[in-house]
Amino acid sequence: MTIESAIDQRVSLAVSTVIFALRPHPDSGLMTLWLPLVRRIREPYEGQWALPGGPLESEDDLASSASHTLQRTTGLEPRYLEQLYAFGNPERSHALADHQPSDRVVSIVYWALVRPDEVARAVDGDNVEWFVADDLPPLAFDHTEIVDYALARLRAKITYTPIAHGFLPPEFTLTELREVHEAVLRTVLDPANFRRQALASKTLIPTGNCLQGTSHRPPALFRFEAGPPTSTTKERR
Amino acid sequence: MTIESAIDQRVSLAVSTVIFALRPHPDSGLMTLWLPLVRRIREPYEGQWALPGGPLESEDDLASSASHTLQRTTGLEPRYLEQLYAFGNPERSHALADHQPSDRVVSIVYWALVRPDEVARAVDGDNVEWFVADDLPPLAFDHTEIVDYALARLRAKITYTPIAHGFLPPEFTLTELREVHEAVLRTVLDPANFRRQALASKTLIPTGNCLQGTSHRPPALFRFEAGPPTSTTKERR
DNA sequence: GCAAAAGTGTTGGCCTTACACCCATGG
DNA sequence: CCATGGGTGTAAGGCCAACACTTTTGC
Repeated sequence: MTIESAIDQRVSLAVSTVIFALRPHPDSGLMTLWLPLVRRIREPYEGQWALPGGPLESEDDLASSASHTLQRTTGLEPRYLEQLYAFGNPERSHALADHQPSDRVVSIVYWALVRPDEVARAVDGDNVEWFVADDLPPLAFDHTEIVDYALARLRAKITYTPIAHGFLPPEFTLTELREVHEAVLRTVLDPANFRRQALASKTLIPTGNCLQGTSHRPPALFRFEAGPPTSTTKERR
Repeated sequence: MTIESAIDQRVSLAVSTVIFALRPHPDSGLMTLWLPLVRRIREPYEGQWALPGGPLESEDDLASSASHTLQRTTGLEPRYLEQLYAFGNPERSHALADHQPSDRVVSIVYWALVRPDEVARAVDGDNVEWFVADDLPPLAFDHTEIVDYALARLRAKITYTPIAHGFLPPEFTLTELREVHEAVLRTVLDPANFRRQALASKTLIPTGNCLQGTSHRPPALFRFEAGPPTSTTKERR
């Protein structure tokens, strides 16, 4: 009994995705993380909100499956997509309800970043609604735990990798970049020091253009370094 | 088509584990990372070496399944165990051989640390052999890629989390701790600075005891902080 | 010219690195 | 009393946070 000869009929495999976007908070007006949830139309947890996802189609790559979920839910392509974790606790399907334990689900969860302007243009799927990520209703299954973990990963990772571009258009100012960081981390950052640190990271290239139409000095626009083939992969967690 | 209602008969689920231990390198005698592999006794890749693993048993937690693999392969309990990644590329089963593409396998891979002295005492399973982690034969499936990723994760993580204890007995000297880091990272570290940095991390508690029987000043022994319930979890990747 | 945000300079503190030096023990 | 590694001290350099200051635009 060795390796990959695995066939276990009782375990099914799903792929879910935590999709993040930035929008103003309804109360404070400050930029905040939002995510879309889907209302369940079946037991268990019927009527509750849950992460978008679905069964893994057999020809699909795991990441492609997550992309398709994103497409179905928000009509968008991910600007950034990374595997979060595989959740397989046998109890996770029937935490509250007591129904036959035969339907065990292992979920491979991805997290994704999308741009708010794209979200605004796109059409939400059926039973889809957006929520403030730090103020969610009770979720189905263990999805609260999953979202918390995704939030932690996003907040950790933005401090040491250039993923903020997932929230930004191709060209952006350093102030816009800083505002993304501030929104995600819920902090205020020193503009001067942030600028230096961002430029020192060597991931920004000046486009030469400036943003016009401000009531003050026009800020320079930057792009993210294309670099080696844009690895939306698993490296360097 | 929403959430967890997933049942895809063609996809099967396996759990594999990359098991690390430290032993002297056969040539240089320096401490080096080793890992056990299992020789495949079936097609595809019959006769080749592969990561130990097996199908997910339906009552089992994912991490428990990885533990069982470890038990079967080396007869040991893991000192450290963490999920690495879920590999689900549809091509990964039949990279070389061309056989029916119906048997698709998604592998959830864990990595584990075990102590060399325990390894020495334990009995290896059938068809199990230990190899120098940085000098492996060609492996079955995509297991070479998996091991490379596990190595990268171990080397990254040992620099910012106290996982070195996975290679050490309950009580150890700072020199032993440093030697673990040196072996994993393949570097030489300044003893004085390493000591300060280790003590500054607040994860070490002096036992008051000293190691006797050296031909010089007896070094102090330390334990790792038990701290909040020893989370061998997914936090802080 | 004035407000406002872009962008630069400067300082002080902290952490790391390199390396000198003292300490405790077995032979 | 000497060799060996354990353990401490210290000075130089790099990085980062705080904040003063200059620049460039619209009105």
